[in-house]
Amino acid sequence: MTEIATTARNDRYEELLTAAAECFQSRGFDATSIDTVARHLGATKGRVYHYFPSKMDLFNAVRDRGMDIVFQATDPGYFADLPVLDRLEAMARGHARAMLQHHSFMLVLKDGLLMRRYTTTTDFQKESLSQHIARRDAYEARFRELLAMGLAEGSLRAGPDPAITVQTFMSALNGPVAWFRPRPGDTPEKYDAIAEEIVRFAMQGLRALPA
Amino acid sequence: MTEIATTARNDRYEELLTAAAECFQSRGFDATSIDTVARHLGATKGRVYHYFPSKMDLFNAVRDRGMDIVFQATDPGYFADLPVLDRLEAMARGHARAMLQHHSFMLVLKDGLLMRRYTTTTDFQKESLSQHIARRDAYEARFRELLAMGLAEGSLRAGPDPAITVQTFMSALNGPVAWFRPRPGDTPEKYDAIAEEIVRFAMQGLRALPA
DNA sequence: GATCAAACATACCGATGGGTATGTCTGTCA
DNA sequence: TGACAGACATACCCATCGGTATGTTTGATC
Repeated sequence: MTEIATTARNDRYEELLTAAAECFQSRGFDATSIDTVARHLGATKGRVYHYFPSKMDLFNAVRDRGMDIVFQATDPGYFADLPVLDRLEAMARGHARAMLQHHSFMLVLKDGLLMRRYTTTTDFQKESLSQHIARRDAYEARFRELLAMGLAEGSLRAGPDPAITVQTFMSALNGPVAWFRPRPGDTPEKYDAIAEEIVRFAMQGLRALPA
Repeated sequence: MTEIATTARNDRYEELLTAAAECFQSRGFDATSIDTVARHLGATKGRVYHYFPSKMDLFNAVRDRGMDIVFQATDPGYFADLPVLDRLEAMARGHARAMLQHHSFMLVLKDGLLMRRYTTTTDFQKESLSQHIARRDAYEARFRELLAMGLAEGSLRAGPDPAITVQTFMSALNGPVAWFRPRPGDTPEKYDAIAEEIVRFAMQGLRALPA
């Protein structure tokens, strides 16, 4: 997230970023042309290229912002001074809510990771991608870390390969990316209710049960 | 799946379908050109267009095949003469295994549903898409149906909106689409082990627990 | 062995879209 | 008030790609 000053310049930048997120989210990367994003703002290519040197850089900016959002949403839980199980649940809740509230960015974030670009990628782009993957790994490592602690103290359980358990856990949390569509009349309460059920499901799948 | 006779003609068709699945899976729809698919087989466009009238039809064929696969994988469980909970678990197991074994087709199946094509789509294509969505709905309805039965008899539980619970359940099952990559040395046993942990996690999230 | 169709390959067309080069307008500052 | 830079719009270039039109080879059939 970094610092976001509300200069005029920054407002324009944010406006472009949001518009790009919506376009990439609804049409996908390739099907979204620079003109598409520009028209979405009632502008032309000139405006986009004034703020971003290339389409790829624009996409990367959206993707990185998505990553900023999930980190910010889960930081409180991760750093909380609470039992492991409560920390993990707080992270899950933050993650799930972010999936709903920042749906466009989260969709771009998701297929930004799936993006195969071994073709037509400059060294600079590859660098950007590998940095992003590193952040993703660091993010997932937090969940793995808490699971390991839970396993050690016996409050949580996992399969023979805990990595698979974590992946499945996070897949459940990421679910809204695939099936959720925001509606005009949506309220924060509705989002919280959905997030709550997702968290409950995911946490129950992880909990150690008495035999 | 329909009937698959092993005529030479059919072999060529299957070969193309598999190659297309791999290309679409790794590069996405737009980034995959007809030439890409052809080169993947050491051929040229002529061969592709000899079997498929358009790129869209090729993609639809792959997507529909993916749907065939998941239906076939879960039919035994759905129609089994067993307690609801066992039927659901069998379906989950079949689904998870299909995700691993037919990974390319499953990936295409997934973003075939996400594909937004309100632009550049003929009426015929829209018809094909809506039919596909209908099949998807019918598929998900089976899971919803079994969950409802489980709720009625008290063996399963769900949130205030069971639809969300089912979506989260299926998101966990679909997880491998996002995080799994097949490796050359993979064995069926390895796939089964992964599937087993996914099934365990998902089923535990759904089970009614004694207070 | 001439015919013919299936099964491709090759050459080409036209549109789309990323990127650039250049123009234009507006506010600011000396 | 004139110079200048930021913030765009407009016009243009060219590579890519879906699709088509036209070869060419191969096997079966009479």
